[in-house]
Amino acid sequence: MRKDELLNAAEELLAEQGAPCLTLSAVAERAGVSKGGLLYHFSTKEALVKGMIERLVADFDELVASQQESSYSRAYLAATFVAIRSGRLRRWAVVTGAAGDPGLLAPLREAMARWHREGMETESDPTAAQIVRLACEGLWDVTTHDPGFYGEAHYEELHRRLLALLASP
Amino acid sequence: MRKDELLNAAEELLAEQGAPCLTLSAVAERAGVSKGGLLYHFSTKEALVKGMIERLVADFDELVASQQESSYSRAYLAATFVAIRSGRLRRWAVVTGAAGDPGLLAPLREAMARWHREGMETESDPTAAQIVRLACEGLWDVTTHDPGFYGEAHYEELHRRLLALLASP
DNA sequence: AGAACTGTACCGTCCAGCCGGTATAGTAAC
DNA sequence: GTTACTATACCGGCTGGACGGTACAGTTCT
Repeated sequence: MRKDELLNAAEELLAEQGAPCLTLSAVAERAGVSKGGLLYHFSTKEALVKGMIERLVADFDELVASQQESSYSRAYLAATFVAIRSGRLRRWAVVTGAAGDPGLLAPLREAMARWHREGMETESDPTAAQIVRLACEGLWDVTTHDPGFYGEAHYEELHRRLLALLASP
Repeated sequence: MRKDELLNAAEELLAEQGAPCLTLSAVAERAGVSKGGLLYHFSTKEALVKGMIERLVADFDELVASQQESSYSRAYLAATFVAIRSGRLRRWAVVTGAAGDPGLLAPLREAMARWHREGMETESDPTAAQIVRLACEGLWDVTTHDPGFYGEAHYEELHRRLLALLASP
């Protein structure tokens, strides 16, 4: 859909140039659309950012759901590594775009709470599961600030050890 | 010093209202200073943000160094919990202020790399140490988005388990 | 015929940075 | 001891430019 292309353009702009450069004209130009065309789909800038946030959450939820793992923690872990290794580090970028507007950030906050609570009651070692999910979050942070910090071998080793944390008593 | 008060005002503004509200006049007003007075100390907005970033990094380094622990990982862990429980969650706020300017973010990136590498060669289980530090980062993330997510008991349990991760072979 | 645009022109607002001016304090000459 | 000078700290108004949003007439696709 055309809306997705517009959201992609906005995301790319955020990731490459940062929040101050996320202007309606810049997004339109990047998507190969006139400003009027952009405003046809997203009638305000707020709507555009809201669209980005919602898609971000929905996409990650979908990615977690598509992992064939025996627990939510395992699926979340696997999804994190898939997303991070894909190189599409939209998370941070998108969030900076919404910074300052608590209303826009709310859906993300809710998603965050969900990601760190879901399936916790069936976990045999909830604290270990929490640590694993926190480490996932930390991985986002580090990778976004410095995409080359971890090598492929590092990722594999980390994934292995985090999985082991979930398995052991 | 007066510069510190100005940086405090800027940080508070970022934390409470978000990056778009970080204007020179707003910072000046909050600090009880005219715009001209603010610009006397920080001649551009960029200098102001740079000042915030540098102080952020320096403060945390100092906090880590002041912890009396037997390894950098332990000190980093302890410092993280102290900082987070203090409620002064400047980290995220400050970073959003610098979003968009890679030059301003560079010092933070370097600090991040340092925080995740320092003392790693003397660690008996480097991967465990890495996981602990990643979990610290994740804790920042979660706590900033939702300050009330973890209770005091949670923090203690998490700290205990993360310490245990560093101890066991 | 209608949906999905394009292109242009325009308005009000906001903000960074600049600049001329002011107050205070130190200091040094005479 | 008062005059002259200098540096520091700060005031507040101004401006030029950019941005979000509106309006609307025309065009292409289906």
